Amino acid sequence: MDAVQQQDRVTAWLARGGLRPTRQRLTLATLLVGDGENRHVTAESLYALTTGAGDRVSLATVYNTLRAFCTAGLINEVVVDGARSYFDTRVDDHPHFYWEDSHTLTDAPADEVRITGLPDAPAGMQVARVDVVIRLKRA
Amino acid sequence: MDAVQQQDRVTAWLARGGLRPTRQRLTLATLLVGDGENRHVTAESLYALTTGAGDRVSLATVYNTLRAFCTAGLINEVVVDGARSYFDTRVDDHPHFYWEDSHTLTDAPADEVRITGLPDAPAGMQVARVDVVIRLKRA
DNA sequence: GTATATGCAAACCGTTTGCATGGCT
DNA sequence: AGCCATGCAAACGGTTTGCATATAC
Repeated sequence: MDAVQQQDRVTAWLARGGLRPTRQRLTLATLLVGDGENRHVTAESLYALTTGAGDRVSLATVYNTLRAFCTAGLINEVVVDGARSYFDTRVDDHPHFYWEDSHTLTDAPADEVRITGLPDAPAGMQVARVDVVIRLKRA
Repeated sequence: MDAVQQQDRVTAWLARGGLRPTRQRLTLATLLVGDGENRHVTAESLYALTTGAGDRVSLATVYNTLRAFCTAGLINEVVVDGARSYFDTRVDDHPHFYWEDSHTLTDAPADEVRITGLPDAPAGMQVARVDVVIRLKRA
């Protein structure tokens, strides 16, 4: 992975959301999308990554920045656990596995999943998103 | 609605969960399943119903009792909003409408909804539930 | 009589916010 | 220069818990 190329990607990603490339945002964005892989994080898990990487970002800023990324449409919030918020770097509508024993969120292999016969949105409403969460427990 | 019949239904419902029919539980259970309709509540909304009905139940007991009903398999928790917990008197797997502007949860007309091609559960795991939440916003 | 349920208030925990400082353009 | 981001600590809101009392069996 070319570091310059990575930085370009991350900066472009921030710019797409109209967000200034500050040190903290670059740190967080690099951890999120630096390698182009999809990632699922909580505020705490992302915070742990920053301290592990040696780049200091306050927890409050992690929270605020995740919210800013979300508002900018750069990431998506996924509600699977009342206790904490999960964020997904993939912004399109796709199904998730939620591993209840480890509180982990991953993409489900979506190729074959199809939801048919969705009811029409009630009058005056539109479908904002269809969340599909496959909850997994130990067999 | 015959009051005696209703009380029998509610008592039987509690017994099915192995729960003693205390005054508070009868009050809450009657509000939940007294008329046989499906219902979607939060702790706060159910608490509001009790005070409206004149039967005093403390908020903590509403929380604890909802959790007890849930553990007993009498109701289901549905996670749609990080801020509060919703409970559904229908315990089978079925899709929901979540009305984002009013923070309301309802059953979606499920007759035609079909999810096909669900991936197999990963090794050592089994599918506990498949949550389908159709998020609605004002058109 | 014994185990369990209830109520209150305090603890809890993830998240947000007010405010002063610092950085980007 | 001006606006916006950051960090800290304090506030917040929904939920849970410790403990004393009351109730079901």
